[in-house]
Amino acid sequence: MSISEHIKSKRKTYGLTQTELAERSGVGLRFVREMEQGKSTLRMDKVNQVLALFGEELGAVKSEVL
Amino acid sequence: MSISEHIKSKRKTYGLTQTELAERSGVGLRFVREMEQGKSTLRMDKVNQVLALFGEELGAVKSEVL
DNA sequence: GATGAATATCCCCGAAAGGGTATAATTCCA
DNA sequence: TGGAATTATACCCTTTCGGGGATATTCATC
Repeated sequence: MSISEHIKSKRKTYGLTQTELAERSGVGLRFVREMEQGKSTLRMDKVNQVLALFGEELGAVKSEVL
Repeated sequence: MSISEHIKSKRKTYGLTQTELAERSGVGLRFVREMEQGKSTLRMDKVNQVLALFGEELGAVKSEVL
């Protein structure tokens, strides 16, 4: 699962809207949207701010081989 | 292990210099340096370009609890 | 279909990332 | 201990990320 899908899924699990997620993580609403839409040029610190809400962070994982 | 440490470690394992790693991954030399020094505001796509050399990519992982 | 909430798309702009290059500082062998 | 290779720091410049706000568009519920 991609990061964008993962975050979207986590957000729904916690019953949050994009606006709420943005507020709680301290990033902009537009950022949350671009992130969930799979933008690849996001800044790591911002993504980490969001992931921190779920007790997670960015790390290196083995590439998915389809 | 942080991403910066991880990449530095991987690079050494493969016997590459920062310059070689930059050339092979298609990012700038300065980027490689900032990355290995733990800069937190890096762009995900660039980091992924480097990780791809090692068959890895960025993903969400549980936060390290010290 | 109507109403309202949630999400997506577009604009402008300041701040900063990343590239290149040049120059220190460091490391590492011979 | 000297010198080459590697790594770190500093500067300028272009690109673009990310914020905010305004405007669609989609979605759910009645």
